[in-house]
Amino acid sequence: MERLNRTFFERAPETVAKELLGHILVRKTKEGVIKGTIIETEAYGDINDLASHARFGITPRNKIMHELPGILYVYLNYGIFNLTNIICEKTGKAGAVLLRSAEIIEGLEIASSHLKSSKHVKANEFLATGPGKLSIAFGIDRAFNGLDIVSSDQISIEIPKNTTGEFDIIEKPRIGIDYADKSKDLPWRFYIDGNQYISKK
DNA sequence: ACATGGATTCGCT
DNA sequence: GCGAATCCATGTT
Repeated sequence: MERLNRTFFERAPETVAKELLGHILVRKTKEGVIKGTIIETEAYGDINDLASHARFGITPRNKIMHELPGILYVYLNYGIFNLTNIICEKTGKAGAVLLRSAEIIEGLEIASSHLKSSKHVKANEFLATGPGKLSIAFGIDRAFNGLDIVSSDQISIEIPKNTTGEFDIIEKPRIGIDYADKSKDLPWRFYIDGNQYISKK
């Protein structure tokens, strides 16, 4: 399979978020390879997006959102979960895509063992459904912050060989950002229509 | 130095 | 539908 390159991520987050659907997240661990089809994403913008960490301008935490497109932004949410994002836009302009849900298609047992050793999630058949669970299932923590998904040998995104997999894309407001005032209704959550691995209805 | 609250998930009411 | 778990980035004093 061919992996996504820098150019893919060097665009607006809402474009990247939409186009990532159906691509394959590949994670190489010591135990083996985990692969999953990306089912759901959200886009986060720059200082003008009141739901984005970039809304405060450049701070120590969100500095990375202004850096190289294709690197990972992983942060701790609610003191409990690591959330996985990929940086978008040209260097200097903030933007990121949150990976919210995936359907695991390879390495089910490894992903399952990750969930079982985690205190706050249930290890059911929906291993990577929801951004917190996705990060656990794929073994992504804050040590991955700044890692380059374009060149890393631990993690990559690949273009599926079978391009016959057509699907409809649903665009909806983002989850869990009611505080975001005028930005909260932006249709920047994207998911594959009818797919059962959606984080929320 | 302190107070606030969150890009979640699960279990109980 | 609601609240707890749990911690650190950010804004305020």
